[in-house]
Amino acid sequence: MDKLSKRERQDRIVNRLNTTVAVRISDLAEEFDVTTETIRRDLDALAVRGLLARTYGGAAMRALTDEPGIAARAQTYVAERERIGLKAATLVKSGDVLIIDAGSTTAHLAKVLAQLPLEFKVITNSIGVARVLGQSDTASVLLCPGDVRLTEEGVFGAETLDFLDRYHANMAFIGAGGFTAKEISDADAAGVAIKRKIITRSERVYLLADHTKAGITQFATICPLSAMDGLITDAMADDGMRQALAEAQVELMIAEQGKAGLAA
Amino acid sequence: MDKLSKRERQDRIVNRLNTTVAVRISDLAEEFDVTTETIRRDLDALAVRGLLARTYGGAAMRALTDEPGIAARAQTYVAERERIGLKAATLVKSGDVLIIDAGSTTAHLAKVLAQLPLEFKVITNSIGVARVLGQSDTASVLLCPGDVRLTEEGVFGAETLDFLDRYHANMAFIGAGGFTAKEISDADAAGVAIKRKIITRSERVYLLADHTKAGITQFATICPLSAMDGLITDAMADDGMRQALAEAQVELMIAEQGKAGLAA
DNA sequence: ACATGTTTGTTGTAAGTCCAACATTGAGGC
DNA sequence: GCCTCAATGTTGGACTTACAACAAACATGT
Repeated sequence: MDKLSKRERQDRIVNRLNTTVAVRISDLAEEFDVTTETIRRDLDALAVRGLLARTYGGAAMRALTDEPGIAARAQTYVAERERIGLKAATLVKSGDVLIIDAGSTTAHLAKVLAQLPLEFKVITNSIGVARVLGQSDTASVLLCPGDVRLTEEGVFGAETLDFLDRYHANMAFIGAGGFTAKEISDADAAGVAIKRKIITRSERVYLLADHTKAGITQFATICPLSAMDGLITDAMADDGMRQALAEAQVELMIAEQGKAGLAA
Repeated sequence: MDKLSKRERQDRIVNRLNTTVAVRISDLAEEFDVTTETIRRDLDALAVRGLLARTYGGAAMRALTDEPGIAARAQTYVAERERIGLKAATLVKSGDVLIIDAGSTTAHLAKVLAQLPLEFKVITNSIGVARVLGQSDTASVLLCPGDVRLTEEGVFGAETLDFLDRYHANMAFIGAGGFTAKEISDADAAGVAIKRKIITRSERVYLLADHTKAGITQFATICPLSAMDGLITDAMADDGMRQALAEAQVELMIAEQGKAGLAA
């Protein structure tokens, strides 16, 4: 058995981390019949390229959220999104039927909900939300069909829209690329179609959006702001927006720092 | 700042691994202001419960596929499954429409397919397969709706069956818990229902099963062996089985070691 | 107060890892 | 052949972790 090339060896290491959570330098060295130093150099090189995460003595697979598209966004304003997720979770009670949109903010909500002992049903087009809430023993999750788009970690398209038409929820949580006193919008047409459908299929709809989304208008309009029943955000300085929300009868919920909605 | 209870500490560690790929014992010890030994004991306890994976010097988040019961099996015969996946992938060509079942063996097939520059459509009820193939630029993936069951990394139930009824494929790949000269079977009733449906919706059906599945009968019957067009496995010693396959006109494909179907 | 069991800390030894500096090997290019 | 560069191996010392056995602290029920 000839020794593998550097390229081949590194490919196999990355490949292995698709199935294994973590690898150890000493094991790899033995398996490939090279020195631990060589493996160490491989791991360091791969880590720089972001293909894996170094650990003491080995390496671990990269994070699930490390998908190309989402990576950058997911890393920014994480704390804000977590607070928003916590706040939103306080609205949910046992017996509810929820629709949860695909998006990085809604993913945080799912994480919180998965740890609560509430019995509720969730309909979602987000693969991430489905995975996270699937871990809950008390919640049941119904995943929509559709064309898989990994950049958004969800399914989209005609099948998804058709499917949603056949269900009804009493509460929905959606995300958006931007919102103004007038309307909510997003940059992704396929995603907007889903959001619009979700709104029609739910009694109440809540918008989850951090403060950076305020005042932003993107090219695809989702709906007028008044179509929302509530806005959950992390900060709201603009008095004009406050008034617009009040006039549109949209409840404003601010997830303030240190004031988590649920006891830790 | 009071010291946290064992319970709280362990909760936080698990929680952290939802956002971080790996943690280090020394860091945790410092952060929680306890000894490394305490953290080590925490990690070992959590690892036994399957909530994380130990690494040298710390822990990593558990794999998506690492469900309690499956963990042991999933680690063994990985090489065999990879070979089977490679072999199966040689059957696929551009323009094909595939249905791929949920299962650990089919997941390997998906991994191989994702790296080929073929243009094909895939319909699947496996969240894992959808994620993996979603990374391909050339393949398009249609995910089935259904109730999410994370133990199998897929969706199941009436919605899934209904959905499959509306599609037609020219090739399908399914897994099974066991197969004999007579029939194919599995331990999971919901999964069997899906497999049966897949068989009716595809022109050709291939069974992917490693050699440990041979001669095993589980409680839920999927179909007679003759319903398959091909069996892809890694070893086949039994002459009786060979003959049965020939009589049933099931093509036997053996993925032998070192004879990968595709160049590495 | 007492006994009991759990949790955590302490300690010492063995083993593993990290890092840097330097030696060796191997594949092209001239 | 010779040179050069990249890849790998080697080595030694500093640091880190693993493991096991035992001690101390803490909670809990009687």
